Amino acid sequence: MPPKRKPTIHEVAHLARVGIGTVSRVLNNNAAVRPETRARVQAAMDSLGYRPNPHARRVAGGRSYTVSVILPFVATEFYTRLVEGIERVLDQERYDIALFPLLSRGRLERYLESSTLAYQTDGLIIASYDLTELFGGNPLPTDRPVVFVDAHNTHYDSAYIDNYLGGSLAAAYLAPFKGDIFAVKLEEEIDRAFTNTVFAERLNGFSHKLAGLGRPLPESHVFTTRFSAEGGQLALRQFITLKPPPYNIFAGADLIALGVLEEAERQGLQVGHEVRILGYDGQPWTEARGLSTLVQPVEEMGAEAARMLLERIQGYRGGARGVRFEPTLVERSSTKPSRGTATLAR
Amino acid sequence: MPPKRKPTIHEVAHLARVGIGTVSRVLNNNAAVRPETRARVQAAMDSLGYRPNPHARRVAGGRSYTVSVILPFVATEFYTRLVEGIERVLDQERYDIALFPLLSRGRLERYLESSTLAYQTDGLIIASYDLTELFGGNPLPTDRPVVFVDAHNTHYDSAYIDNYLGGSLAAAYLAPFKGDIFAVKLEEEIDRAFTNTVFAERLNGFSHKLAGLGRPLPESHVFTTRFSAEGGQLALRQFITLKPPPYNIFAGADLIALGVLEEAERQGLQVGHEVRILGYDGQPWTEARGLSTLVQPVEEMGAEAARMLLERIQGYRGGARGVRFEPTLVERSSTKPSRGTATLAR
DNA sequence: AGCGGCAATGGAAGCGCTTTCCTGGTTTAA
DNA sequence: TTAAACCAGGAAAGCGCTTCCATTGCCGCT
Repeated sequence: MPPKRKPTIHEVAHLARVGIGTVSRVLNNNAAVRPETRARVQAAMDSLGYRPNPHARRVAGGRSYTVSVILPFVATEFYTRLVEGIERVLDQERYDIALFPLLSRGRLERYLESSTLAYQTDGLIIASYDLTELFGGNPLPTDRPVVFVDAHNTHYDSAYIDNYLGGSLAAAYLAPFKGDIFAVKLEEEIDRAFTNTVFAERLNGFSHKLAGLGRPLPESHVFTTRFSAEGGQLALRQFITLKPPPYNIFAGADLIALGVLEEAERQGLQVGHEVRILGYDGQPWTEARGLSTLVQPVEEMGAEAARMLLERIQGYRGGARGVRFEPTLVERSSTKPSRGTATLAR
Repeated sequence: MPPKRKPTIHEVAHLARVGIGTVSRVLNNNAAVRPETRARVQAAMDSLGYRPNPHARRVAGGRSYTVSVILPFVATEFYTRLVEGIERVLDQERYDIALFPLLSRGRLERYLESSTLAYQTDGLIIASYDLTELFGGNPLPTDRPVVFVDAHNTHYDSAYIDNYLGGSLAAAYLAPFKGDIFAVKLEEEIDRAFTNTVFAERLNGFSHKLAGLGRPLPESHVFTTRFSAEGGQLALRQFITLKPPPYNIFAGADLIALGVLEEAERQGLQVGHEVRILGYDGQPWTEARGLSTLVQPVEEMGAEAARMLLERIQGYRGGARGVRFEPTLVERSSTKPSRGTATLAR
């Protein structure tokens, strides 16, 4: 049995009784091809098991059909979802993704100069980094289009979630409850070489809104800690030394909220009554845990970033665009008496 | 300023006053080119800042110039070094690496069927996996050449380190000391979906050699635990309940040895006298800690695997080859009185 | 001197695509 | 009815390389 060569565009064209140009047009699904012809070509491809050779495509097209995504690290729920959103859009245009978990600062500079950029990148998506932080506010040393995601930026297109708004929503939601209001503040340095202002903004929105509602958040009601469940435990222990129940706690992140939740249970406090806990991030496990949280449209944000980048790659030249996404508050049993749950259980 | 196109092979050829064929030959540094000509071409490339377009190369050459490396995970000293060794060899032939941290079993099957394999892989290097485990002993469902590394295999080429020998070396080294001999045994399941026999073989070598020396290792002197520094601590605590000092301990891995070491210090036992500890792996930090260990030629092993794979890719058809590497015992203060150190300190 | 052989090199063909150009047929407008 | 406009799709010209084949000059041998 001969090793059976991969079918090429020519075989497809022949089988479908069209020219190779038409096959190519079908592949790039943009040009005008009569639906009937398109179907015939599609059928031919399927029956041959045809897969276009990406390298040939890159040579002929003069571009890489690859975009680079620069992010702090990958192994988190947030970045996984973000990349999925990006992928969804890019796949449609048959673009590839090259992932660059930055981990350390110097890496970016080296990368931008490397030959990878020269042949592997039609555009960049940069996640969660501030331009100021990256290059002291100067434009990036690249001629490729750039889109920021999970960070607002005035020089480049950006897609971001309004964390300040999220904080306000949280404030407006918690304010009416009786009992004092507390918050957990997170250190900005998540990882060496990666500081982030996300948490600070959430808290800003929270305390400003609270002040606007006539219930300013006292310094003493804010507990500062690292990003870990343990931090939440410590926070709750601190709060109970200050006041008797009930407590209304804005945790700023689901992981922190989880710590608060666990500690509350350990302390024998009734969650939903004596302690109300509001997380942030909309992690998948929050549902099972009954944790109220702010859900973020992360995939959508990624998809939008990818869309904007594709437009830039295809030649769009307008000024910097910013697309804002809004978080949504999801109310669960951690902020309301378990009556709701009981009803569900029927 | 026009966007300055990338120089191509033609510009280089023109500048060097040679044909494009010659430039290509220089790039692939295998064909016969007169040294003088080669130098002229090199100079031309440098002055133009020429970088060959990898995609064009792949199309013209009809291969991907990429090999896939399949491994359990990457973020360890061992795999980092292994990949470095592979890279070193592959770079010379201007091959790329595609890394596939497997993490879960099903992933391999999906990957082997995906279109990535079709266009991104001239060959596979599989690290630390047993074929039996992967596909029930059946040959892999791929027509690409395959080389195993850090695992012996009879169907395919393989490069591996002789762990049994390492264990014997350890035994031969520890046997003459006075005091009983102990060992730590590691669970084989490091990670779900990834069992490994490395530790078992080290211990086999150790106990067989010991028996051969007339000092069999009693069951009770072997402590079984997980792969973590804590495991070492537990082991030592166990041993001191059995016998008075001195102890001669084969930890089986540096991380375990570290735990033993720390616990020994905490217990006030004199390391090098009352407790002798021998690690395994040759981690970089062992030197600073004065930990005796078995150093493994990991890069060399990776390089050899890459070399064998390249030969296969270039058409070599012989039977499965196995290249064995040997660990080396490095003696440091953890297994000998600190006299040596004192001397060094002078 | 004449020849085969070989080392070094130029250049054309071709890899599998994209893209441009152009044709022939069809529609629209006058 | 005719010209202008338009559309689908075929053919051909590349994209930047590798590879093969042909050519050249040079050597040693008879």
